[in-house]
Amino acid sequence: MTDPSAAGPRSRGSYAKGLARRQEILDAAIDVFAARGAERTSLRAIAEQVGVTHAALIHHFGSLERLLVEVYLESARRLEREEPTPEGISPVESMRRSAQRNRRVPGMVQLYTTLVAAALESDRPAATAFASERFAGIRATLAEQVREGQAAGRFRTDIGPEQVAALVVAASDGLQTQWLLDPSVDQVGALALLETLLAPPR
Amino acid sequence: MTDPSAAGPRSRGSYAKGLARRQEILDAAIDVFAARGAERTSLRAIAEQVGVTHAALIHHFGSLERLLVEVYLESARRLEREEPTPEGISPVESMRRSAQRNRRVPGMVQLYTTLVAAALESDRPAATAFASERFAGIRATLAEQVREGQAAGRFRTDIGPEQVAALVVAASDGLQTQWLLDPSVDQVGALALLETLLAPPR
DNA sequence: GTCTATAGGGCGATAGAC
DNA sequence: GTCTATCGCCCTATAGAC
Repeated sequence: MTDPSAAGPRSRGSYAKGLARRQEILDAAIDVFAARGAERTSLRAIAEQVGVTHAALIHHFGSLERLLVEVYLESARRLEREEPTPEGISPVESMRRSAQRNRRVPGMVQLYTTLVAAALESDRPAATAFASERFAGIRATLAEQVREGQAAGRFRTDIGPEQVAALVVAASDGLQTQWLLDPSVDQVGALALLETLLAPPR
Repeated sequence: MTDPSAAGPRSRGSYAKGLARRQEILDAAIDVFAARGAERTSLRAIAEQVGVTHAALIHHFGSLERLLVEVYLESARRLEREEPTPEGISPVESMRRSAQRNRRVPGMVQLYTTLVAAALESDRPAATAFASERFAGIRATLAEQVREGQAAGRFRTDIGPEQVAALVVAASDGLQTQWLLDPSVDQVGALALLETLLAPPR
């Protein structure tokens, strides 16, 4: 995070003008992804659409890897702003909603899958940090929701919140992938099934 | 599948000698992956370790993408041969076993994840075919196991076998990824949890 | 049939001019 | 801050030796 182009706007050694330009480029890059999906996402292809050279992108973001992470994060922030996740819904339901939201932005799910795959390589620090933090964060949020749900009697109490959280995230991501490869896979149904299984026995 | 280097040995217009050579190269390539993981997997890097030119790999496999698919498939066949999956185990248990088996070959899980991510891109026909067929095949197998289990009273009967199959595959793949990024994730525990949830209420 | 040598086009990243 | 120029690497394709 000592590198000027590392992470958030805060960490850059510049002033408002540079940040504005950076945001401008990010906005344009997001439009590119939204319009054409996650393919052909080379620095040069993005730069051409944005109207700069690929070297300018490197200047602002440091590497393609970091640019892709920023694109995903900003895109996710926008979706959350436009269509906030309601309070007090179940973990499965909240994952279902965010999955459905992401699916409306064409390249987003591919980009996400690409980043997670890259995160498993040892020489992709930005992708690794992104995926690790995202998974840890979501699991923490979901686990808390599970605890609340258990206290309120909406979930069986004989199961561990952390395990449920990991399971729900895994199921959501994995079903998304299967559905993309074969739309006949009943993603919503399988998630609904999981929801049922987590309910207290009656 | 009309291309000489397309898929299995059968589809090549050659005789024993060519097939043997192809297999020899494949074996060497697998060793390379097993030894150094899935990174640095360019045609040239593999060719160097195997002791041929990268053009020879193209000759035998057609493209890097197809070579990677073949490496994964052959590697999986070997593991299955060395340590066959027992009969009559539950879907969750069979996924847990194969995951644990794959984990002993260092680059294998990364390679798998890479292939699945590539499969979502529209210009990766080999990866797409691989992933589609693998998911469909596993779902079919698991769904059948679920039906048998339901008949034998080992599973709740109020759930759809196909949905359960998709859910178990998703959970297994997704938990593997989370565990790789953070070994404190209780992969086995979460799968055991799923197993419990699928059992008939008592 | 198998392979080497090589060329073509694209990539990410860097150095340095402006 | 952005550019041009360039480096070294990549995949793919082809020509032709053996």
